[in-house]
Amino acid sequence: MRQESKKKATIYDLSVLSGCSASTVSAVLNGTWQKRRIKESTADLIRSLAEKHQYTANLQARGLRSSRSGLVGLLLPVHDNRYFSSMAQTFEAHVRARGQCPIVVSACRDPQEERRTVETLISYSIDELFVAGATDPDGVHAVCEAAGLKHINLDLPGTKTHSVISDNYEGGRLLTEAIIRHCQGDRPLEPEELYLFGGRNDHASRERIRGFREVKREIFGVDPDECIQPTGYSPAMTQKAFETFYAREGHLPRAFFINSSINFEGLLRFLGQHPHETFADIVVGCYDYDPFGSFLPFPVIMIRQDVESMIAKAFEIIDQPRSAPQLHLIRPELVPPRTALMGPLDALKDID
Amino acid sequence: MRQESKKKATIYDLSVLSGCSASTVSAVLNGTWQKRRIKESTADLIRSLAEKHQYTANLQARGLRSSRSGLVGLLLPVHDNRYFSSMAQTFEAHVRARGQCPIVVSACRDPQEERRTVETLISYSIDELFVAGATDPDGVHAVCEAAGLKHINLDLPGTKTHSVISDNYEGGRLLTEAIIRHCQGDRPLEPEELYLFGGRNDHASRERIRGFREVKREIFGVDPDECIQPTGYSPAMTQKAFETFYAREGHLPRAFFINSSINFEGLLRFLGQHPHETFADIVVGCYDYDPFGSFLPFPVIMIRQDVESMIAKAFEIIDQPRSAPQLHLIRPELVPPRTALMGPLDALKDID
DNA sequence: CTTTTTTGCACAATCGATGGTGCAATTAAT
DNA sequence: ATTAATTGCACCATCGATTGTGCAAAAAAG
Repeated sequence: MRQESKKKATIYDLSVLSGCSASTVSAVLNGTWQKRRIKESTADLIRSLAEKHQYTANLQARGLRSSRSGLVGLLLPVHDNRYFSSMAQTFEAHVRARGQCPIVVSACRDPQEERRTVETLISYSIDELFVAGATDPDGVHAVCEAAGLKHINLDLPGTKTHSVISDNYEGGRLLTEAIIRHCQGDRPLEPEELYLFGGRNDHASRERIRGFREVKREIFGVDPDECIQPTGYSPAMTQKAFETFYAREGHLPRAFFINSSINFEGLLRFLGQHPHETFADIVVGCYDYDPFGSFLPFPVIMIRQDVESMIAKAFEIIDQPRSAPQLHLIRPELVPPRTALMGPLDALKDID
Repeated sequence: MRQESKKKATIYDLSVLSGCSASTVSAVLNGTWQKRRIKESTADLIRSLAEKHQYTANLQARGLRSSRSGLVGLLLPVHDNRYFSSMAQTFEAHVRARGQCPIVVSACRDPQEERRTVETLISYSIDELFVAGATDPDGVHAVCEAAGLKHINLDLPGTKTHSVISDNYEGGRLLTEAIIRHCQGDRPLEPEELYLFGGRNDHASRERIRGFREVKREIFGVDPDECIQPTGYSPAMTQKAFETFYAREGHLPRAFFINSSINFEGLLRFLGQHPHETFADIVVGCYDYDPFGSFLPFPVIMIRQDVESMIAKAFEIIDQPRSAPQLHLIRPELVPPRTALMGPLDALKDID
């Protein structure tokens, strides 16, 4: 029973065992040994010792010395949501493919928490940071900038560095048109029968709302203000908005555009409180895709943001030399009701 | 315009600025200064300089010296699933409350990737590791053990260290009974009309299947083998199982137990390919809770695993001195159809 | 058999923070 | 006015890896 365990082997241990210096061991194990003209046989010896003693480098020490860590961060607003969790999933695959270590953290949509978290990540010398859906991207930027950390915005844009986001305006238009089209079969839709719920005063919401209103105006000629209910990004507030509407009108709007799957959960809470008939013939458009949401008992048209392309684009940009901040729009996809799309999980092999 | 930026301030910088030694600066900034009998006024001076120059400690250096990092890891099989993403969300809140930094990584249910990932985390001297749903918990254990890293299993148990998991047997029973009960109103259910889909040969699946079979045997007296279809944890395989059944029988089973929300997505894919009538009167039980899943157009009874309690229990255990491995079962909750429960996101304040 | 070149590696400084030890200056005790 | 006790802090080794530099020994050139 070999018994050096409990303490990890270091290059110094291997240096003693091999009779070489620590720098030689280091060079062999990190691949720079050819440059240092180390004999193949020495390298072999050291490698076999490393294997035998289960050596793995202390990455904190390496990071301290080289001020790079091999860590790549993704800052999310929340985990518990299919949009962001699929972003995390896709992100991890990309980072792994580059031989780095992904680390995913959420900051609860709290600007202060965002900055604090990023500072912590910086203290670990992460190499790059992807900032997704930040409430205050420019605040995060300032922190990154001060530390010379490469970073990029996702989902919500900032003004100080590149941003890769959904084409929310176009998506908003697509979704609104699809909702209206879907209602054609029945009695023609009136402008005040089409509402929008959810979202806050951020770029994504503003653009989606702009798309929504423009399409309404183009089709109906009018676009009543009271049809816009930006209830933030919480299920509870959204539910309240539905309850209020229902209490006043005795029914739900005939059709509505829901700003995100999180707001959609607010609708579910409402539905859970009311009999089935209350929503027998609503039509819903949701700006986000959730496979289960797509199969609800009323027509649900969804927008799937193209996470794969967004992440791919972001990596492409972050690898390039720094340039003037730009907004990169990725076209989202309209998903008709009752559609189960493949997702990042399908890339995983399932062994038994 | 102050211009020392681009390089982060270190204790040495502050040491020069303050005229004190680096060790004094260090002591002041990490709170051990009283023990070192440093004058209040010196401490104040240093703190103000630190503030002014935006000093933040280099955590790699600190970690290297003290071989602790303040990082707590959560290893997930996948991100993109409400069960695991809510686990991540809850985990983060707990870790933050302890003043540490949560880091969440997924390993794609690949035993080798699991070990590799854990080794990487260990190289960063993480302080504790939560291993959720690992395919090979004991393999992970070996790696942790060798490095003297405290760890605990979640969701799927290992034999070498404590495990906090759902009471899958009890949950399986609960869900099976509920499915059968739900069918009572109509023509009585026959034993061969109740199937189970999904899951692989792991502890959770085995226990759920055991509960399922025992209840069937208790109620029907029989429990046909062909009603058990453990199709792994992929949507694609599960879909295929449904297709096969449907091709053979011309309809879906009248009622079925689906082993996880991931498998449930396989059912969605099937449904997307077939007309509505195909599943007009099925009854589904799913071992996992997804708010959208709960509102599908057929009755969906779900099991919500009590993630909050699991995480809380796990933290409680990991803080205690090491003891003989034990299995801690957390009772899951039965969720009737059309129920929108609150989740970890509700703890977040939504500012606008 | 020298001189030059190449090969193969060791040495030591460094990254930033920590904590044990020791010592001068101040204060208290006698 | 001494001696003893306390205060306040500096010094230095250390964590584990990286990297520029330098120097012997071996090989090649002359």
